[in-house]
Amino acid sequence: MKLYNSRTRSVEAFEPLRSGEVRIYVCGMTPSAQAHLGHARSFLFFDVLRRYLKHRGYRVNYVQNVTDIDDRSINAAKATGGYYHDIVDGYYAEFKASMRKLGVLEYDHEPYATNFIEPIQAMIRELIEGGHAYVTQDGIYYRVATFANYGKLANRNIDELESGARIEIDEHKEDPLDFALWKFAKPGEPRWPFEPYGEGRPGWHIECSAMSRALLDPDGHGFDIHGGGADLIFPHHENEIAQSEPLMARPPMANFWVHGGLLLFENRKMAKSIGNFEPLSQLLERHDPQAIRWLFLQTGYRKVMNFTEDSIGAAAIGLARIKAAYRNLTPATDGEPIPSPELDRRMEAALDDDVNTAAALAVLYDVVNNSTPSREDLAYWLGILGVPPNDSWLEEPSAQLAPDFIPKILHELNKLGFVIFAMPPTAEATIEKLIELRNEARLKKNWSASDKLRDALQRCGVELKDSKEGTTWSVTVSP
RNA sequence: GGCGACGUAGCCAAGUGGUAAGGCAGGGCUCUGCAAAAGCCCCAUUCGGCAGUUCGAAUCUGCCCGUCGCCUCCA
Repeated sequence: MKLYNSRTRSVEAFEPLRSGEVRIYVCGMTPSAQAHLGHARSFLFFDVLRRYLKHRGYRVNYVQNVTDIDDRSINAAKATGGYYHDIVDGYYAEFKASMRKLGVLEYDHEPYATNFIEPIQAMIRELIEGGHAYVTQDGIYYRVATFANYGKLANRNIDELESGARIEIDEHKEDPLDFALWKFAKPGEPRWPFEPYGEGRPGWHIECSAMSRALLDPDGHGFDIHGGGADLIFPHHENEIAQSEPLMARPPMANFWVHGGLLLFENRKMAKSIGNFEPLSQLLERHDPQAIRWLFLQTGYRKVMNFTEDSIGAAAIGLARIKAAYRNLTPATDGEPIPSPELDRRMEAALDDDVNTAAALAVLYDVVNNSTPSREDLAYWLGILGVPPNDSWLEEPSAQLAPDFIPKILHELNKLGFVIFAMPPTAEATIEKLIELRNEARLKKNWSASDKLRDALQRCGVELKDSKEGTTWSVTVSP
């Protein structure tokens, strides 16, 4: 398959470094605030990539870290008097619940930065020994000038970066570009001992270098894919490379660097830092998680995407068509290969092309419109995309009857002047009774009465369908 | 100021040299007493603008216009 590599800025044939195994490290959450849809887009993409690599026959070792120590959670703890890690745990639990709803596979490793203090410190020591880091009065810093390739990933040169006015000025640093590997603790801050330098906590970038090395690449020969949102390219991933590669036997740190396009909300970046977002958990209460995934699958993963509320509705309707087709398909016969060669060929052609999920969806629509794959065949590919059919797909779309259905329908019938004797006790039986009455009217060709009954039910959220087999009802689905 | 991405139908969007996928919306039809549901069909002579390269350009080059992102914590 082909995959876009940010490191070379081109689409390249993907081959794992070790035969049969793909090692992926994706920069995960900093749970010091709620996750938003932008996070979901990024992690949903890597979920599809994993699933597809597995389809391709690779063993996938997927690591997604948790930055469970950062300034914001510490400050939040200071402000509320709480314990910083309780804040982190709360947000992370919420994030994980959302990921489960979205059908994201469990990660193979889910390392917390604070569980890797030792490897982080070992790495900092090596960097100091190699002259790549130095100690100041408030922390230990990486000496950017010692790494010749600094800026290569982000396509920036050091002079340009230096001339930018937006770099923080710190009199203790040798160079404005130098960044913290270790921050000495101020009173009341969480701290870990680090002899002989001083108690403190790791900087943000070092954890990814140390944890990817510990979990994926102890030999220093590099791993396959390092991923994250496009906003991480600079400085985060640039700094990771600077930290890792001088210590490696055989750079580069990652063979492929893969970055997901950012999600915009009202044409501005969706980010907690500027408050331009809605919490993911809240959005998931309003929308079908599979529809959200479907929406993202319709757009190339590297493209900037502007999110609108309407777009989820359109995606949900499109998905509903696939669901309807799935319902109408027949199960595979014995011995029928899953996936079938034809669909396999077409889907792989789409997904081999830098995970072109939009083209893959077009294949599915085309297949469903023009042929009759087996249910399992369609389900297989929906599964690769992370939208596996579940039992509810086999049912007509349904919603819950309003709790006040009986009083509402009685009121409607009253207005129309219907008098019903012996009204059944449950809503369901009431509906059946009214269908019976309506069908009696229809037999007598009393269309006006029958339509009034149907309309009354419609106003109470119940939709009738007449077919040759009789009349069925369902609760109106509001998308 | 530097670096980069994007601009394709009413909306979303695939397509990076060979003559415009797909979805939503819209229109028509089948079925039906009428509906609903489902299905079928139609829906860009054209890809932000202007030049250029080419037998051939949405795709390559140049300039211009517009939107956004990164350069600071960020998926």
